[in-house]
Amino acid sequence: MKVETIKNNYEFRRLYAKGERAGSPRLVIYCRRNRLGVHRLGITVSTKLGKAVHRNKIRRRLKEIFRLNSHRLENGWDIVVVAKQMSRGSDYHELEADFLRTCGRLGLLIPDVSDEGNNR
RNA sequence: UGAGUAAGCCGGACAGCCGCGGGCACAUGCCGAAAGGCCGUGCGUGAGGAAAGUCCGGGCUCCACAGGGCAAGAAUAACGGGUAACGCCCGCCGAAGGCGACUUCAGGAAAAGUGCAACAGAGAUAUACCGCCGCGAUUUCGGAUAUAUACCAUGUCAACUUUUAUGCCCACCAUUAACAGGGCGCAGUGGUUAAUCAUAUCGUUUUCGCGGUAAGGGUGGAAAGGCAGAGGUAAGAGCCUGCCCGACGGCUGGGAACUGUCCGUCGCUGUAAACUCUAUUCGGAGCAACACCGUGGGAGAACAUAUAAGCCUGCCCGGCUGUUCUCAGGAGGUGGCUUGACUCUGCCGGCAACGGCAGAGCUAGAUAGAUGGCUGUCUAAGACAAAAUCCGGCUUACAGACUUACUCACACC
RNA sequence: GGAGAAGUACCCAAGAGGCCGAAGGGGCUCCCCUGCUAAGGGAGUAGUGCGUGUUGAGCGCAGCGAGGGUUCAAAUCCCUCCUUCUCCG
Repeated sequence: MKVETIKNNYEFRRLYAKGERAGSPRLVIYCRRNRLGVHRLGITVSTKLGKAVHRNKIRRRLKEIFRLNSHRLENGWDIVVVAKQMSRGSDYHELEADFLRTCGRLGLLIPDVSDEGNNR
């Protein structure tokens, strides 16, 4: 399935202002319930993290993580992932672990599936 | 073998699974009157040598002028060629660097004119402060020479005489005369100058003036071509001679810049990345350009007007709310948008950059922005780095791998 | 993506080829004033990196975002980079 993305700047601003927030060494995640029945993803990678090649790589890894793990998330949320300086040198697995831990702190994971994931 | 120089090329590959953008084909399903859209399946395709910086040149679009010239402003700068064009490229010349292969150079004009050159230094675009030399004055000399003087020696006889010089003093003798000693002095001759004085000449020295000179002078980035000369001069000086360097003109060679064991003339500070002059080129802005569709709202015109209803507002006046057309347009969308000064192969021309001909091919086109994840193999996969209107260059960043040609050193044959 | 502007001390900044060995203001340090503080007055602050030298001063080189170039000489002129800021739908 296709990943719905957040495109407009005012939607990002609304999430930063009113959304729930949780952080990790590599990521900060903002989330807010929407009425569309699907989840939407927004990714922010600032210029401080590197030049265009490295920023694109981080953005694509985060998008892939979201795509592969979206079945474990509850529906109907807007999620914005902000990459921090630490995520520059980290690979896919480190980012995925951070993402799942942070989503768990926000209560976004479906409990059964997340338990399965932890046991794995 | 080692150390280099130049040019070129690559800059991960392969296999499996999941996933993304564009294209083509298909048809089950859903929406729609249709065009078509959504979802799906299959095939094929999908970032760079710099995509970067935005430093130049063009295509394209709009605005201005719709013809030419001048001025202003900007850019470029040996010469010849290439190119659509360029500040790019090739060849070649000159200069600098390197043993060499080779590299680097904004490399026109300073003798058209203007400006600037701090400090230092005698003096900075032409000088005369010191110095050297000549002339005039002044001054020093325990410098020289000559004369006079001084001193010493000799001599002081004779003759001559209008110049005191057979003169003066002392002693002796003696008051007549003769003989005869010493000293001083004069003239002449010879010598000395240790001390002193004068004059003249020469030298030397102090100061001043007039003139000559550009050899020398702790400066400076630069001091008026450089070196040598028992050439020359009062002292000097390219003033002269020989050699060297440079500029200009002629001649030779070359298509030209330029060149040379040639000839002649000359010896000019540097700076134009200061103004300037000469030659050549340039209208401005940029795909967030621009064109089209266009919601809500806005402006204008026409029609409708029931004196209907509602609202501002309780009443009067006034305004708004309707329909159609036009205008400008900012949400959003479509085009611009990828077939092009294109790529590959072969032949021909050219030293080369490049050009010509023939054949074959189509190779990203997104719009918050598509290339990611996992596993395995290749010994190892680690650099710089992501198209956004498109081309030609330049500049900057870059782990490593490879090819070709050439240079130097050493060893061997 | 495109078009521009600016970088000088801790901060704001002047300086537009030579006397710059860097003006001025704020801030900071010390002193005076006051019973104490504030305000005010005075002095200092490119003393920062290296070298040399030292009781202390001093002297030389580098240094105006970085690196090259032109010039006898560069904060200033030219080129290339870096950083920051502004504007364009």
